[in-house]
Amino acid sequence: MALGKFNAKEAEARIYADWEAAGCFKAGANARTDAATYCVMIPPPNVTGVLHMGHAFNNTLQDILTRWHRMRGFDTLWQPGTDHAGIATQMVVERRLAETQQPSRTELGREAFTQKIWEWKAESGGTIRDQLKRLGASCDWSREAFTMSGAPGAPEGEEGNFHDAVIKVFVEMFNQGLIYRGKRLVNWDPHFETAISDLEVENIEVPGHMWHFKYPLAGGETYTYVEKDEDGNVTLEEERDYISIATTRPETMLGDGAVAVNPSDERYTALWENGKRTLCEIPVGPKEHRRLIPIITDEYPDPTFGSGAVKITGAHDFNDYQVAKRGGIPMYNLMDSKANMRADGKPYAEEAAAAQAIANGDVSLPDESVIAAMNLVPDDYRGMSRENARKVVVADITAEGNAVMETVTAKDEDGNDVTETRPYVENKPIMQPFGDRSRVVIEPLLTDQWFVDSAKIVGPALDAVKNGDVKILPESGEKVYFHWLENIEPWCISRQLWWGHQIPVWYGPERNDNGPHDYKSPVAFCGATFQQAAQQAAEYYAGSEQGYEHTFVELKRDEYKADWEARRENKGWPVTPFPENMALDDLAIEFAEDLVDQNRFPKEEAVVLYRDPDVLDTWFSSGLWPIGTLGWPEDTPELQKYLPTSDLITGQDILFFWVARMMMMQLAITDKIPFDTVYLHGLVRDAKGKKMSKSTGNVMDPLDLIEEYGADALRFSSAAMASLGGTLKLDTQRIAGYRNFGTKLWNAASYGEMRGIFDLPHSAEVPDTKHPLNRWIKGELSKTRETVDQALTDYRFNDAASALYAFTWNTFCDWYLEFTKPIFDEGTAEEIEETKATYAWALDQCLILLHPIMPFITEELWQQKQRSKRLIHADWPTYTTDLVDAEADAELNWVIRLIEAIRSARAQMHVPAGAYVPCVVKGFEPRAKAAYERNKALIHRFARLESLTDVDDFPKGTVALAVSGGTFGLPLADVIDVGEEIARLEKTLGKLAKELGGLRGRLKNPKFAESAPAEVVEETKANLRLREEEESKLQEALTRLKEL
RNA sequence: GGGUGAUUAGCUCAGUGGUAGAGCGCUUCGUUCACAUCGAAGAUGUCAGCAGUUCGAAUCUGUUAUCACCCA
Repeated sequence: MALGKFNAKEAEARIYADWEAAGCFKAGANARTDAATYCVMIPPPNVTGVLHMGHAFNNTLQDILTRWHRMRGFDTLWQPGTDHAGIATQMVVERRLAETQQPSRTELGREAFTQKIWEWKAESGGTIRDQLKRLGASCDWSREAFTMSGAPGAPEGEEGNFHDAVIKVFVEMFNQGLIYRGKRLVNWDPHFETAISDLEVENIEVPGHMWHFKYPLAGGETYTYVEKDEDGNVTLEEERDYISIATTRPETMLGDGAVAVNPSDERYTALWENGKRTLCEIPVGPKEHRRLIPIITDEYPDPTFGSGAVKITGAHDFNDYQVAKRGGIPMYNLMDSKANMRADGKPYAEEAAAAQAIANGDVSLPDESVIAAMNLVPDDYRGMSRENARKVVVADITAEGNAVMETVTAKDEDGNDVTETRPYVENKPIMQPFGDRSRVVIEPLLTDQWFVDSAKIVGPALDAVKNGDVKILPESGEKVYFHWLENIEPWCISRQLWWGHQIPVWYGPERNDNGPHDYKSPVAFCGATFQQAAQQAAEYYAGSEQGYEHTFVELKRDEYKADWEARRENKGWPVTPFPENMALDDLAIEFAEDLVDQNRFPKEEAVVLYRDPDVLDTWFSSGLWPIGTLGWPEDTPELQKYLPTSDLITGQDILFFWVARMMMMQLAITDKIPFDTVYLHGLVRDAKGKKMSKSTGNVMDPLDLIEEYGADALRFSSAAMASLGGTLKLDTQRIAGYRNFGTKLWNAASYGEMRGIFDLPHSAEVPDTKHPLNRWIKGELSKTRETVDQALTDYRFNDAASALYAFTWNTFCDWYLEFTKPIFDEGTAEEIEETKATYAWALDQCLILLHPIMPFITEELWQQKQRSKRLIHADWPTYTTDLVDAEADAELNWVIRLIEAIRSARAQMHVPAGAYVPCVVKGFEPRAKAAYERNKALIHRFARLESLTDVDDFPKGTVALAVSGGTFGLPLADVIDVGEEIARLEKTLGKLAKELGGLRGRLKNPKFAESAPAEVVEETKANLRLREEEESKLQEALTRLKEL
């Protein structure tokens, strides 16, 4: 019976199903008693995700390590799961609602919408899991986790407690003062209308413009403006009544709070020295309400850049924000959540007057919330998009003559010089921030957000890596890690989304002991549940009662809205629509009054609390992945057993997003490191090194590749590419090569099957061997086993892959398999038995050692024979290079070298491939002769020798071979082309001479003998002797040839 | 601007002090029973440039150039 062909598609599905049904992936499967544990946490893919090459690569490495440990008897857990991916998922489901003409998110309301997402997850959330299975990932699927499991509204089957963990951590961090809320400048995504973190912003260089405008000085004041060159010579001196500023964002001028210059910039000293306070005019908006702003000094402006003067718009630029904070400059917010120019607030005239009073110093700087409420967008501009506002602002300023002009000379149609004066606008590339999900331009916006005070928890995360408790590979990753953590910024964790863990904070009115509490100044109460928050609230208000007890009522917007009309009808009030856009604090007031109207509580007793509508950044929950998936906050056996986890395999692109945050959060919460080792790999690119992207059309779909080449080939490619710190360029030709490798292995088994090895009973024992060939292959295997184990220990997947590839193909198939042919064909019964047993064993070893990388084809071959265990649970071998038999090793290597030399000479002499030729030897050394006698059959067969004869002198026209153990030659007088052979020998001699020169030169240098280690000197000497011997043989042959 | 890395055969990449390798591609030859998804033989390199350390440098140091990625 022949093995037939390997049908990857059919076999992979069948084998995977069998492994899974038999529970082969379960935590602890195949563990020895008292085994050490080994645990890998999958980097949870987005629940919306589909498998891309990065996943395929990343999960292959995890699977290799997992399978390797499992076979070695470790108590192994590969923990799978998915991430709820707030923005991405909300986006997907919203789009789907639109596509299927269903009510939109806002029409559905929060609760109904999140139900839709859960429904969506039930339907399509398993896509990536099924794709990982196709890859062969041996995760314990029975433990599949989800970062939103157990959240309110989670359906049946999603009852995990990840949500509890997230909420508990928030509450604890809040109580420890590690989380705070504040009005800060954040990256605002106008498409999703949510804040995002620094890391979710991509800065991309795009073509932009730099406009130059004049800000006229107040009251027509003037100063002498002087420009000098490098040598201090005056190049320009003029009297100016304005200060010139440059900007890429003219529309934000409306919110300017000041103009800043560097104190070292002598051009402007006159404007501020001796305590002088100069005001200048923002040259835009209705002329009668022009705002005047102060000229201040700050280190931020660069005197060598442009005019050296910078407008300060604290609410719309991160640098300006810092300057404004330092200088007490008001920050005026100009835009709404869609990044359109604000249309709320009082008429411009009033707002501008109020702002002017602040700039003049007539009033002290008001509270930030008062400033935030002011709308300094002129009435004409209100409601415009930021892009339109920019155009209008530029046009208005230019029309009024406040643009800096330049004079250019150009040729007109007739070739005459025409001089033209036009606004000075530089075209230059600018870095613009884009949302990594929405792809729209991110707007810095002043909003109230929650932050993790990262700086407070960064210490232990830094220490753990510094003191080696956690290792990051490659080492360069540690440097990057340190650099980021040492310059850590607060982490904005609130998102204005609905899909996610809602922040466990409820707001109530500010306590007032002399009247009604103040809903317009909300106070935060943090607790895992409303009851706990209410408990906090009770303590806060305690003592403020005037003889009565507070009752806390939660305002739930959706319910209140649903109730709204009926409520008003019942009361006989006019039925007005629910105020959709009313802020929650105002709604709370409304609700509180409603409660009183319903006579549910006396007015003073009811305190309305409402929950913060925001959800947490997805990475806040993924930061808890290791403990959350193991059952924390409950003290589970899995936590005890598997924490800290062993290896974290992930892309270097999420070192900050995820790895650093897991370190910070877990150390802050549990004081324990999340994992021992982090293995970082790069992005998978195409064959030319380009990022794979849909727009360039170079995306390779791993599922297509699996379809075409099989999962094993794709996996082997991944392993072979995975050098530490290496680049990952994926070439389909290479995958095809590893597919061929699988076929090669299959055929080697097929050969064995033909020779009857599958009829032998299974044995894991290293066979006893007498024959040098069999002794030799045992030694070669032991070397490979050691190399593979060392390589995997060092996370050098490519070394493991290439060692296995070379052994299987070049040693096992090319030589061992070939050499067994003469034995099987004409050996003694004893030799045949021994060789069958050795072949069977050696093939098994190939299957075992290759299994972590190529699980499917190896399992399929393994099961061709009756076995007590599946290959996935086979025992990983432990034999060592003690199996190397020096004599057999030397003998086989000599045989191989002899065959190679003869083949090479034959090919170059154009001896027909099929022809058998005679061979002669002079001075045949006894050891070599004995080796020859023992291996005569195979030497003759593979070198195609007709005979080997001892001679005293070579016949004329003999081609000399450079082999040790005697002087070998092929008497080929009749076929030899003398000229060609002379050329061949001279070329070889030329190479030798070069090598000899190097060797002699080194040995002649006395310092070499002095400084180099003895073994290196010995090696060099031995090498020289060998080369000299070779040279003399060839030289002699050459002389004789020339005599012809 | 700051950081991290890269530059080795035609291509894609290994190679962290002892004189350079793999796969693919290329050339020549080969259908006798493991395999044409194959076999045999072969060609191909100032290891980016310069300077240094060393008996010895692709490898360590400095520097220049070019490229990539990350952060501003």
